[in-house]
Amino acid sequence: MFKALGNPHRLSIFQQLTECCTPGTVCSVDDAIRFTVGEIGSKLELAPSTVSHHLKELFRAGLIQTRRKGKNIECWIEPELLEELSQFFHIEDSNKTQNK
Amino acid sequence: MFKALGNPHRLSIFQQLTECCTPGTVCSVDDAIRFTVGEIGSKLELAPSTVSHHLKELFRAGLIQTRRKGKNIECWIEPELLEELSQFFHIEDSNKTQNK
DNA sequence: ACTATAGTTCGAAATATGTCGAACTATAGT
DNA sequence: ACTATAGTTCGACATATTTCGAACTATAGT
Repeated sequence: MFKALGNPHRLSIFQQLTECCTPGTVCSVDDAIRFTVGEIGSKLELAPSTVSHHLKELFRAGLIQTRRKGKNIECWIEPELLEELSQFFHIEDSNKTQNK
Repeated sequence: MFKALGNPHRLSIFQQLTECCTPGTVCSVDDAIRFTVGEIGSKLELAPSTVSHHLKELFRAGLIQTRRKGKNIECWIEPELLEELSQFFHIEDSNKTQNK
């Protein structure tokens, strides 16, 4: 999970995805805003194979979702996940208040 | 930052530290609960030199604080940091609501 | 001053990661 | 069916990370 975000390129991809999505909506549902492997690649100046690899890592970590739409692969983040991640640090915080 | 948490051992150290501190209080202020290099090392079965290295990484990432107390090194997490980390994902979330 | 304990620094070695290009698969349009 | 475009998979290679032990520094107690 954090291992996946540990890589600067992957963190960048993740952040870009958080910025392009309205909550409750999938990033690439309307064709206006969507992220493809190629787009990410040109932004970060990475070979498509490398982007593909990073995307797979992010997916395996449960951080992003992907879907094929024609020739493109769309990717997005579930809003629930952001909530979860946010809570990850909050839980520790409230644990402390309650238990000690 | 996330790179530091990306390593399983460092994440474990970090989580242990979040659990031993009352908010607003430094982990090792009272002698009852404190974390030393040796303690962390025996829990994770790592050589002291390795723990020392990980602690340095966590410190450089701004995730923990350290202080010498006699022969021991105490380490703790600032509650503000947990708040910040939690916000990191929340900010993205509210950005989306507001901007798009 | 000496000793014991706690931690750090410094190589060195094994392992993991990030990256690419080449060859491949999938899809869309002709 | 052919072609072009988008992405994936598979080595291979360079680089980074993790880990340790040995030698060192710091502190506390005698």
